[in-house]
Amino acid sequence: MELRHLRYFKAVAENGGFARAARILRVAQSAISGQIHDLEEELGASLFDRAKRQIRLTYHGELFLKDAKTVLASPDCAHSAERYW
Amino acid sequence: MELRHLRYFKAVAENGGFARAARILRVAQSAISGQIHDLEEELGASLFDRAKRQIRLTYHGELFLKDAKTVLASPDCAHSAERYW
DNA sequence: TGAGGTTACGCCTATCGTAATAATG
DNA sequence: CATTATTACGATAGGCGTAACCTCA
Repeated sequence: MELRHLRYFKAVAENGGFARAARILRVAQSAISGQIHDLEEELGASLFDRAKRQIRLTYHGELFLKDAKTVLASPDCAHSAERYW
Repeated sequence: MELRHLRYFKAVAENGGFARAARILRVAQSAISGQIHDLEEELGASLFDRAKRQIRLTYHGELFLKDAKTVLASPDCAHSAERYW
């Protein structure tokens, strides 16, 4: 698992879809799809409910989103003006 | 920046050298050296003092180590038995 | 001279974009 | 028919190991 997985996952979760996340991150939909797939495989759990047209976070997805946000926001960079990432 | 950079950096810092970190992580020294180099370049600051034979954390290195540890320890995984990474 | 860090180089995997496909409203 | 997610596929980039080099006890 790498930070890229968390960034992509967070973008999808917060924007309600792969397509919108892809536009915002300026990558292809397929890149998002692949990374989310790998992430779900590594975690051994589905993160999104793909039944309907609009995806929804699963229970595991909700929990993992909290952790992802925590990680991505971790360093408050008291010693550095700009964010690390 | 990816989690790999943080893992390598933490290993070097906590084991007092690139060689020992490489042995523990089971990668080549050159892999460690390259990733630390990239990390320092991205941060725009040296993380280690290489003047003497044994390396030492710089001021920025000390600060960044705290952040790295925070990130790597972030998810307490209340909902999952095993660690994410 | 042996151990540690850096650099050069080639391999190999993984990520990416394009494009085609299926499904949904 | 427009939008969205998945999949196949080829190209590219990046991480890794090997090996050579330099430095220091």
